[in-house]
Amino acid sequence: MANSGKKKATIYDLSVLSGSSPSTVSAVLNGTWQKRRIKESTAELIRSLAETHQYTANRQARGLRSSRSGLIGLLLPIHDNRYFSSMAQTFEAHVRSKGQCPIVVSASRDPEEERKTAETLISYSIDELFICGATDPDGVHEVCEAAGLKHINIDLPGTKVPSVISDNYEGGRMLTEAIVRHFQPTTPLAPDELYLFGGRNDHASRERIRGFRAVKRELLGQDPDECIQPTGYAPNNARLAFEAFYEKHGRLPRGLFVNSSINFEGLLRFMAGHPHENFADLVVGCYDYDPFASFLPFPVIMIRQDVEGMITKAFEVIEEARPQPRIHLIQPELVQPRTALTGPLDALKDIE
Amino acid sequence: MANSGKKKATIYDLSVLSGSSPSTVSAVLNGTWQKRRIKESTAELIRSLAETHQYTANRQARGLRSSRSGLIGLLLPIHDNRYFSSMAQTFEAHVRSKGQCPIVVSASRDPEEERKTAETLISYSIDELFICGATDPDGVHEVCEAAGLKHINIDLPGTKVPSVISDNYEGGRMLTEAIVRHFQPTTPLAPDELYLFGGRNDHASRERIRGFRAVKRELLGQDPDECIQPTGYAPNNARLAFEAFYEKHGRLPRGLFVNSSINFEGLLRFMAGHPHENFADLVVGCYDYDPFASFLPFPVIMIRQDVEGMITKAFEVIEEARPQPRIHLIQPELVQPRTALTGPLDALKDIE
DNA sequence: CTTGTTTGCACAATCGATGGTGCAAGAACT
DNA sequence: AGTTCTTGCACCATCGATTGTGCAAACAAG
Repeated sequence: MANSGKKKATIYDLSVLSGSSPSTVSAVLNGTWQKRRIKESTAELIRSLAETHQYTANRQARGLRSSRSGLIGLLLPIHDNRYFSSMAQTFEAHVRSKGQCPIVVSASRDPEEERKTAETLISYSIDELFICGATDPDGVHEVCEAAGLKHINIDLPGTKVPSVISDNYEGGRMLTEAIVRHFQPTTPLAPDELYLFGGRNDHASRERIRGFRAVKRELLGQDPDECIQPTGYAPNNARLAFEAFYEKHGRLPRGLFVNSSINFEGLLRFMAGHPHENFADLVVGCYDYDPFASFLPFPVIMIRQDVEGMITKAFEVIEEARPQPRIHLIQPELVQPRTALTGPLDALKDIE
Repeated sequence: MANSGKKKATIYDLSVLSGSSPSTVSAVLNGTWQKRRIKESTAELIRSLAETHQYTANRQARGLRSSRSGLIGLLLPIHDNRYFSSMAQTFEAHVRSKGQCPIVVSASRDPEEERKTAETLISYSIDELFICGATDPDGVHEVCEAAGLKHINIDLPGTKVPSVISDNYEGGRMLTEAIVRHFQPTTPLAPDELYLFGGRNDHASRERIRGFRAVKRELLGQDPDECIQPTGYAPNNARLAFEAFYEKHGRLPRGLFVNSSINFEGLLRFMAGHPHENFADLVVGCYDYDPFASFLPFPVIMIRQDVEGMITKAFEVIEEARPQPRIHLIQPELVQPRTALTGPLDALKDIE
């Protein structure tokens, strides 16, 4: 290796080598050289030196001076989930295409953690922050605001800056209706045979529940309170709720509206503990899309949120001069059982 | 908001407010003040000022001076996959617990992209880089080496620095054997009834294939070449391979070894296109674990790679003084059908 | 040949934090 | 009282890039 172990070249090194001043080198390499009336030949020389010495700018220095970093942050609740990881995947592609560097961090749905994580990102002088699925978006807002950082909410709305979220009410309606209709031709559901499990007291869950209840009232006439079981997002809590129901009724409800794929994992854990049940008449609606879940042995109707649409919209809105703190709704999509959709991965080339 | 719109406080601001010098403020706030024999009362004053003015250090400035950033990078092929996203989740927890900031970026399995991404991370003066599932680990190595950056390979090995990977040979053997045994009590497989689909010419695929073939020879006596179908990782290419087989033989093989959950998605796409097949006698082994896949209507035996173990080991090895470029094998785990395992998410608290 | 103009670049301050060095004031010791 | 430590901090260069300003040389105009 030619350059092995040596420190990275700086504009000062190139300055000596080229006989020009550091500021000239800097101007040439960051593209402002025309404005500074640097001769083409000088620029050419410096560029070739930069090339052979593998020069790359030190971004910390650049960022310090310009108080920008080229970093764009995405604050996520968790990574380990198809919805949020496809959010990360899509976000990354958008950021890259703007020539910037994505930095994706999760904060475990913990408001304190969310604020601390935002603080940390700010201390790196990130240029923008996308706050996705935050438990306390307005708390994060305070932190960003104090630092003069542009930010926007995704997935869960805040009240201080614009939010781009799924139309959870409409999605909740669609999914509930699809479950009900699935039974109608043969063995229509009674109101107390359709339960909603999972979610907590966040905007998304509330809206989905609102849609769920509205459709139940419209199509089934009634909407008993006990059919709403918000268990939080932890799989094990969801499992316990299913166990409790099973304990009490000797079976699961025929119709299940599961609030998220994470809660759905709780249902799987329940099922693993009841290997001899066959769940033959079960229909599950899940507010999230996962290709494997779509092929389970009982009908699974899913909602796919339009991640690409949300990210695209969020980038549009965040660039606006005076963005109003309104909520932008993005329509989700109903996915019938046994459907394998393409995702962000399909955009990648697969070299062999 | 008290401080709204104002710039962030610096040590110079606190210096003026406290009547001390900037270096004193710096020493107090970065913990080196005892070494500098700063009076407890001075330190106390500065600390309280920092508190009320919400001071946080500018990491770009600190990083510039100290040529460290507090950032630890993870280079991933993709986000949108349970294996890699749990890698991100686990990595993040480890980095956080060391008081540093994780930065997770994907490079789409593209060698050129991998090197460029590493360059970018280096320009932010990251302190360490974990190279996970890279197509060309040694290419990334060159880049890191030239910058004097500590790095390590995960999931796919390189030859220049240590690598922590799954024992893919053993895993391949376990999975193959489990598939074979699943049929043995009743309708034993013939050698040409057990196919391997997916993967490409990388170390992991080669080892898995080696294990697959060895077990086939041991248990089934033969190991025909045509039973190996490396399709790359793209779901659609895998789908096409299944289509082709189906076209030719009028059915799928009874036993399938699918190289990864991404390839498994290709199988789902195939199935979506053949809604009237019931795949009743199909047994799938998948070299990856996904809870939903585990509950599909046919037996799915899975391998769960020990992500936590790999990350832990990688952190151990990277801290070593003179790490040798050897390969550390981590044992994966066989997962029987209809098993819902806990994951990194279960470590999180779920508020409300 | 003198007086503008333009060209092409160098100089130096700056971003915020760090850490080596120096030095005054007080304490301890002879 | 004079000398030597110790305490407690201030000063300043430094990391690498950016950017406003200044200025000599080349050139054009009169």
